[in-house]
Amino acid sequence: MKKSERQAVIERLIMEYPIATQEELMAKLKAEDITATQATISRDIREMQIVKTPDDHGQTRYVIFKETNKNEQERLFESLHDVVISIDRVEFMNIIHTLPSNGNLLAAIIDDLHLPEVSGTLAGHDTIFIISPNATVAKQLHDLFISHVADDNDVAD
Amino acid sequence: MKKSERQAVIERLIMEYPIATQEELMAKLKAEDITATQATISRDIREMQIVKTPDDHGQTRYVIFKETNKNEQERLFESLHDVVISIDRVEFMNIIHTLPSNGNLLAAIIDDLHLPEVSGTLAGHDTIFIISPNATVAKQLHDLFISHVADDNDVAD
DNA sequence: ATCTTCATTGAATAATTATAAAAAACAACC
DNA sequence: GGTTGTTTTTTATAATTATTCAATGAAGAT
Repeated sequence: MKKSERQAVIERLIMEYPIATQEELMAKLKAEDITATQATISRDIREMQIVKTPDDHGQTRYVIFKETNKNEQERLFESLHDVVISIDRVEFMNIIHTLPSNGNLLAAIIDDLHLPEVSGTLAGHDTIFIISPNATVAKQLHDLFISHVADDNDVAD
Repeated sequence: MKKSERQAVIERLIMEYPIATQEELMAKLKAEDITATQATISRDIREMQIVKTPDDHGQTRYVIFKETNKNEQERLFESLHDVVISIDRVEFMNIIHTLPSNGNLLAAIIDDLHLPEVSGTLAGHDTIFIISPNATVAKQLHDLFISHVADDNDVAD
């Protein structure tokens, strides 16, 4: 039995059943003919970034932890870096081109920040309009955003 | 000392320091003149949905857990329920009105699902246009969405 | 004021999880 | 074959966390 196999089964099991303890997980593994001690499972759980969390009704269960522990600004800058193709300013507006299907996602992140430089956004599949209070502020925003776009994206300044 | 006060301090502390055990947290609380036993802290942690997770370098620490453990469809239905004010259909389009600042968020969720009924979305602060391939499909989508909107929201059918 | 109920807490302890140290498994080499 | 180094696992135990039960306190009702 390979470690990776076992971990794949663990992932499936914790998604399928509300498993509350390592002993319980051990039993479920046994039912699939995988033998492992609690100690091994403890290490798997740590490696796989699985955490125990109370679900809706007081019960705790293991779930796979995803990184939602970044702050909003980090998320913005990461997204700018990852999905923005170009940013152009026209007067008091910025027009952002994104990779397909990332327009609304990025706009939601921008909205979330409630920046004073942003009066409103309008987003589609791969384009976002950002309206600023005036052209000066729009330029500031443009400069800020541009500085976080990946160099190898096709950026028009 | 109110429970809510203590929990607010706990939240601040776990964000500020990499706290690995409840004893450690107890000590930090003590330093802020808040006395509580490990039992109490255990209960706080459960209530606040704080989890222990390994961070970048093997160390574990407590962090606040956010629900990323819902599937996309659950997220959609929850959002429809929580933020939608009205949904109207005009020919092959649906127009959704949301609570302020939720337009792009909800649109991002809808985009994520890549529904065949959705050719594209266009979202702003509190409004979303959803374009469907034809009026029939748009009506199906409308019916589906409507059924998940909270009854006490001001729904126009 | 006294009683009742419900929430909160601490002390003690049970339950659970993590880890140290040794053993086993495995691979790559001679 | 044997030897060496590395990874994974177990056993035994330490460390950590959750819970039971009793005590305390707060808010409302009579």
